[in-house]
Amino acid sequence: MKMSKLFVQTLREFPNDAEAISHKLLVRAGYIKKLANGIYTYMPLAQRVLAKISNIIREEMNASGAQELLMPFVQPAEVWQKSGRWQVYGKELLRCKDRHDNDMCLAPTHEEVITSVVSDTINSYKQLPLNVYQIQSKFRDEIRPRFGLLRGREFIMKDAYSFHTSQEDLEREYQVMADTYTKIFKRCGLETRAVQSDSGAIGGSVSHEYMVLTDTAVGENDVFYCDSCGYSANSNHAISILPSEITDGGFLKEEIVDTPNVKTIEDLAKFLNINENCILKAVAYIYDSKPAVVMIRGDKEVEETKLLNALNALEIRPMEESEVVEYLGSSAGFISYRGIDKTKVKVLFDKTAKGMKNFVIGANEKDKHIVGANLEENIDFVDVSLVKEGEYCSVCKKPLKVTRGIEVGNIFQLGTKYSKPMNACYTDAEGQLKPYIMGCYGIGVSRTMAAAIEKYHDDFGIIWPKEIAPYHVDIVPVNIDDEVQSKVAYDLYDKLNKLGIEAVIDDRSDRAGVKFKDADLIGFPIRITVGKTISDGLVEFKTRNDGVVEKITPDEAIEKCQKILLS
RNA sequence: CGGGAUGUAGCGCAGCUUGGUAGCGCACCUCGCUUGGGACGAGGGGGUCGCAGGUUCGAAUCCUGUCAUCCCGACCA
Repeated sequence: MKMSKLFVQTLREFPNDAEAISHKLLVRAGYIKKLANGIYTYMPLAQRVLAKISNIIREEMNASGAQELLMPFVQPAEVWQKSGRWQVYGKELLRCKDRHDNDMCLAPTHEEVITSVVSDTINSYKQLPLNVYQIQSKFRDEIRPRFGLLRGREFIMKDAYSFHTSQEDLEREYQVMADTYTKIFKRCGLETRAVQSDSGAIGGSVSHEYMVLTDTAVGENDVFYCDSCGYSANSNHAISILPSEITDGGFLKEEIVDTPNVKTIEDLAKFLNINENCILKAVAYIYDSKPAVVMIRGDKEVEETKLLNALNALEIRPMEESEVVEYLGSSAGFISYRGIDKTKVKVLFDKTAKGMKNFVIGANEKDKHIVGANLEENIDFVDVSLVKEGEYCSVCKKPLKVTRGIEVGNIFQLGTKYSKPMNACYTDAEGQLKPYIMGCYGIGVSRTMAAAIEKYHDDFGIIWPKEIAPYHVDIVPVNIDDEVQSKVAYDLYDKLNKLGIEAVIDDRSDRAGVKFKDADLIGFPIRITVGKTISDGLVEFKTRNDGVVEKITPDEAIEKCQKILLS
């Protein structure tokens, strides 16, 4: 490719509306153009990167025995009504009507369609197991799209779905996919960690997310992990053992005390001269339009995804102050589980409340708390608390660590979540109709591209792993009008391309500085500069990742390209 | 959906307080000159000033409404 012909425009400045470094660099280096919020055009450079990631995915998925197909992006409401998700998916599902006034939607995922297709096609246990996948655009009308390709509304995803006759066979395939995913990301130049996670709107029981761990980036997920046994989990799923602490408030007698205007846990602890972990706080929520109160130790926070699951709810939000008065008959800051009508308000006790003694709770009355309280017997505890760094691994009891991660893939064991309601069945050896046991496996292709940039960049631009770089080599004749430089550069260009090495020649008449800046910004793994040293028969060979510069002959440069790119 | 900010040329911005022919830098086009880290000179093209009302002889500027974008929160791959 001649740089003069490449459909790209690099910008001298970062865009104003970007926050994440991958977003800034993708725009500035001319990879993407925004059309609307969370909706981007992938320019030729980006398309090449996406194609490389997709090809790696294809090779590995095919090698695992999966088959590629392609499903519709616009889907009728019918299949979504069958699975029950038309009602529960919410606003993230972009709905519209066709000319006949039929309800339609843009696909955010494809469980419904694939279940319907397989149900029509696979009738016998002899045809199972089956694993099919596609690489395609998805649309999710996110509340707040941001960070460019890290959280777009339209994005490219590889989604695979597997069908089985038994849980054991699903687990076997799940492991095959887990291994395949590790290989795929490794080939993309990305180290990932598989972490246990909540399965969210997709549903199912067991699931893992593949995280690119980034300490600096805007990755939105906290990942807790244990160096000792390898346990790792998303914060919405992590389980910990609390360090042993004294959670005895020391109040020997239960009594009501005046706590005028003491609303926060911090103030209350100071006021009573106790630690926050000797207070049992109440956090009020509205879930699916109903009230709930979570009792949790004062120094801990509620993890809302865990709570969502514990309540088996579709949505939750914190209670507003007026609702606290309405539902709990008390003012915020002084509520407790006592004195609440439990037939009307759901009350949950987090496991962090277990073992607390002679503690402090609200008195359900303004400016009053109860000290020296103790829990009644026979309380069921749930785990809805956010893990903190320094708590201990629930597997091996060593300290947990935390890091930030970008989720680039996930795998789910769905079971019969979709096949049952959709009545998607096969006939088993005994002639019985059985619902398929299903798994599903996603990779965010466009997000993987962004994640690679989050991981690999410097002040000058992108540093692509060679496996997914849009081109391998950028040949820069310092002065294209210089006959010798031009000839050597074009000669290199032809030879490299003949060897299957993807080369760009910067044939623009701009000054060298412009070409160097663009080369760094776009992120070619190798740059070969043909300049004044050509009088000695030498070119300059520079690798983007380590910045090492060597002066070698053009033939040596070709050899070196091969060596680097094949390694 | 709450809080904050911003909408002026492809990108980055000034002008608005105090209403009077819409500007600057980059990018783009032409000519000259230059060619190892985003040169220089001269000339040129491009904008219903987010949109809709209103006030006014006259609105980018003042008023009202509305839409969009970004940040924080809620929420989420």
